[in-house]
Amino acid sequence: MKLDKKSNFSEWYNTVIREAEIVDDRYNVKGFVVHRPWGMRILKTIYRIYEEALEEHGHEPVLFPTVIPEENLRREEEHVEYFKAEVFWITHGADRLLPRRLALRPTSETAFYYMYSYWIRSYRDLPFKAYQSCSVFRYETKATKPLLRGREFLWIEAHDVFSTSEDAYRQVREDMEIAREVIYGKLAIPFMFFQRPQWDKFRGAEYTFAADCLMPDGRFNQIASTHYLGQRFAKAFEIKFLDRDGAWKYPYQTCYGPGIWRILAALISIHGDDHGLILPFDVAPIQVVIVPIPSKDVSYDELIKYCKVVEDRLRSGGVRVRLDSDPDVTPGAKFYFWEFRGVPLRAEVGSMELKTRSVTLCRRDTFERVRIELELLLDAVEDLSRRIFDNLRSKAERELESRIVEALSIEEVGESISKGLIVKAPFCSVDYDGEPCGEKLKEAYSAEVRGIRIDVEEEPPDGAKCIVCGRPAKHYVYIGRSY
RNA sequence: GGGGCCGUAGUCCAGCUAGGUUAGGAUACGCGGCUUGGGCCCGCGUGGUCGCCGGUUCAAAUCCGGCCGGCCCCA
Repeated sequence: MKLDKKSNFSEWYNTVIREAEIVDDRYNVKGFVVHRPWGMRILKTIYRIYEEALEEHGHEPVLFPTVIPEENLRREEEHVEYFKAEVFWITHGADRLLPRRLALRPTSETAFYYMYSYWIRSYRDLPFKAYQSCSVFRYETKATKPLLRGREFLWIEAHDVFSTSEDAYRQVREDMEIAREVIYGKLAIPFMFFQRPQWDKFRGAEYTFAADCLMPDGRFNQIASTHYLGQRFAKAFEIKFLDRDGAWKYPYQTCYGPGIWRILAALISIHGDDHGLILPFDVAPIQVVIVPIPSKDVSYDELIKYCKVVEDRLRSGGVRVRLDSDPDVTPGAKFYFWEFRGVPLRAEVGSMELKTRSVTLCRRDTFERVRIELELLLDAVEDLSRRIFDNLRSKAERELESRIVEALSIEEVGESISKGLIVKAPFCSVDYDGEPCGEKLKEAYSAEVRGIRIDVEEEPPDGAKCIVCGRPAKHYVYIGRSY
């Protein structure tokens, strides 16, 4: 199998997700895929890490119904205007037309907030922070892609309620921090956090903020977004609380959507190479695979016995380990198999290791081999797992940085975009008055204005002009193609 | 939303232009043997409603239409 991630990313991606048994997209409904065990175990781990982080930051788990009645969706005008074009409707029970049709949730604001109006009475109920892990449904008419754009996809949504606007904005900052802890801190995926242009915000929100990482073909992948909702939904759903001062008030809300599917897509695509997946230690379903190397100068039984000693040693140290003792498959075939699935460390055990009570460890990211005495194995595994993580993350960071270029004219934007780069450029406005300039970039280069960085301070120099209209530039924005 | 390409065994593909033997190969899978420090080799074997529905025809994987599904480019 020949794979070439650099020159043909799309083919690489399609091959890898199928051959590594992440998902099977042969299910016979467009845009719906089957999650296979190897992919599901990675997904569950990402979920677990993210859920733990949310709970540490004060969120409680809940689970809402998959269906939302039409009247809920219609409560917030801007929200329904946008989503009505991509809602799946349940219209029948058996062969009888339902008296009111039910939406398969495209997102759950209008389910949560219907209930929040019951639950929230007093300032003592606030802040109220809840999340659910679930799938949502959107009727995409074309161009579905596994883990990136589906008609059903997996995510987490958190819905928080506060008594003041300041608290709500503080939550937006916390959402960014949680993303950093999990996505950057555990999965080694570097990303940028933006305030989205007003014309590209979540419909029903006052402001939208989002994390974008960069895929190998130079396109942005939005892996999480968080929205400052202000009081719009509170007013639409009559969520009110009695404050200390005795007055009834509308609370301020935020919602947060880490896209677990898209995070997995990023994990696969950013770290993987022409041998397949490369998984960071924390999310690898198997962290160390032991491959016995049989030979004539050692009995197979004796070799396997020693492999089991190695296995026990690792397992008791908390390592997710697998001994691949199938006698009918050659070691070379096992090497390729587990490499493709991204297992970060391989322990090779043959007659040499048996004689010297040692293990040869091979890194998935660099293929470097090192021989370790059995007594030092656990320390070595821990050390190497950290090195692999650091290497993956710094490689990904260098890649991201090397792809950002500045442009001072619209022609330079087009040139860079076509080379798979993302562009930082002075821009007039991310408020509605900048939309025509955004439209021009989209028409000319199918590139989008992703917004202004809020994770770093950036200001264009005095006198800088918008690269599209020439008006004074208020911001640096980032421009690129996206999924 | 517009355009292009494609659908034959689990997978990749040949056959279709010019309709006519029992639809063929590689790989994978099963059994036996031999090997084993990077996808071993040899032998035997299993595996197909040719995406679906209809039409043309004495005869359709092959020609025609519709549908379903997939990929790519553009908006």
